[in-house]
Amino acid sequence: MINPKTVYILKNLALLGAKDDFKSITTVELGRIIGMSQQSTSRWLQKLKMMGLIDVNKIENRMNIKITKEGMDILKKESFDYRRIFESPKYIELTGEVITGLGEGRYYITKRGYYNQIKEKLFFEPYPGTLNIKVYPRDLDKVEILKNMPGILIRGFESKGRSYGNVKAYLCTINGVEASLVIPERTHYDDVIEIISNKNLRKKLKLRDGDPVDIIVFL
Amino acid sequence: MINPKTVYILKNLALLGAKDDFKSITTVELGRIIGMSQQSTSRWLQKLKMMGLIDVNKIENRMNIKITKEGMDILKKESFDYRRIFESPKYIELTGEVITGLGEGRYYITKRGYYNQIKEKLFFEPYPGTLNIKVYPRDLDKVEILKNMPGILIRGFESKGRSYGNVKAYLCTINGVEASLVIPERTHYDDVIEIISNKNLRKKLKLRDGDPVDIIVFL
DNA sequence: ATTACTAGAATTCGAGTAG
DNA sequence: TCTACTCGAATTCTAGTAA
Repeated sequence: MINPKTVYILKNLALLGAKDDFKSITTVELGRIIGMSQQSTSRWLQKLKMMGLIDVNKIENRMNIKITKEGMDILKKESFDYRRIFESPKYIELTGEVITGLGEGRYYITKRGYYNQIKEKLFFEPYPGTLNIKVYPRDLDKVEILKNMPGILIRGFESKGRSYGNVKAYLCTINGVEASLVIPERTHYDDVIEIISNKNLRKKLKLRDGDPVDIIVFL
Repeated sequence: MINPKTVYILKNLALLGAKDDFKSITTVELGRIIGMSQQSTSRWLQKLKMMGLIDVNKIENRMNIKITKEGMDILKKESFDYRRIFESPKYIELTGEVITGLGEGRYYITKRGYYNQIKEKLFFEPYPGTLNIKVYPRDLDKVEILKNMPGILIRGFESKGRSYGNVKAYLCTINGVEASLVIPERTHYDDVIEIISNKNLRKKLKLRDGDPVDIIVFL
């Protein structure tokens, strides 16, 4: 673990302009900025220099400081972390294994109300059946995130006195093949997701129960 | 000064997904990730909770952690710092005050070699004269940055056995009015910058020596 | 003015361990 | 298992001060 205070001081030096060029500053000034005593600041500069993270030249009682490539690499990694935190992901990868569902998928997908919308909004004529995937526990968090994403809305409808609920769909690939992931608004399971496609995915991907699959969901 | 370790732990919690939802984790697991003992991790979680940066619920010997708004605010500020470091700025703001120059500007600007290039590259016919601004000390660092930026090159030339040097120009506004900032390649002063425009800026902006001005230089 | 050493204070750590 | 307490060790701080 790289000392967080090391990163903190490097970051402040970068903000002061010690990134591209030598920055002239005293340990008192720098200390005031980073909230430390002159003495501690002095010691930390020595430490950072020793670690090869900054170049320091003392010129007439002032410190000329420039962050080295190694130092900037640390800041870049840090910057990347924050981008990961704040930039919404472009896709979510899920892993799981094939299971046999209750055959409900086949029933629903052939309903006109759903079928026509799938053609219209997902741009394919769905094969009558769904591939059920039990998501591995390590990826269940991602399923939760997914459920909170807008997705493509397949509206519910009423037919013969029965009501069919909304379904959210997402474009995805399963083992590299294009398909769609569908999540009923009122779902029974937390760890089972359903994939639909214009083809019989079990056949096309030669899948049997228990086979691991890799799903990339595009947001 | 906010403790860098506080930020460090918050960041790691965010990366683990404690940003939008409660993340279930043990102090041993988290400790391994952040490189600390179980004991220290436990103590830090208490500390962060006390500071109002995270919500923690202990459920069956596991910690359910979610970063609060206050905690996310810290991470946002941090993220912003890194953007400042790695994203090149779109403009630089300088403040200073009007002074009377040596009248050299008027001499140079009327030289055909410069005049024609200004018309061509800056898109205006320059008023014969420059407005001299003495930049306040607090912004001198920015002037240095500016001098290292490419800018628009006004080439030097030779005329009647005398050589005129290159000049770099930048589009800018001075007190909101469009103008150009010019910096001779071989400049005499470090804290004086010159502004040119198609109008007499002193008249147009009603400026007198000592008046403060705000200059935004576009890069 | 500075920087930076020394020394004691303050903080933070992990090992041991109770619940 | 787990969390979290105590306590001595290790680290890091600042104040004083030399150069």
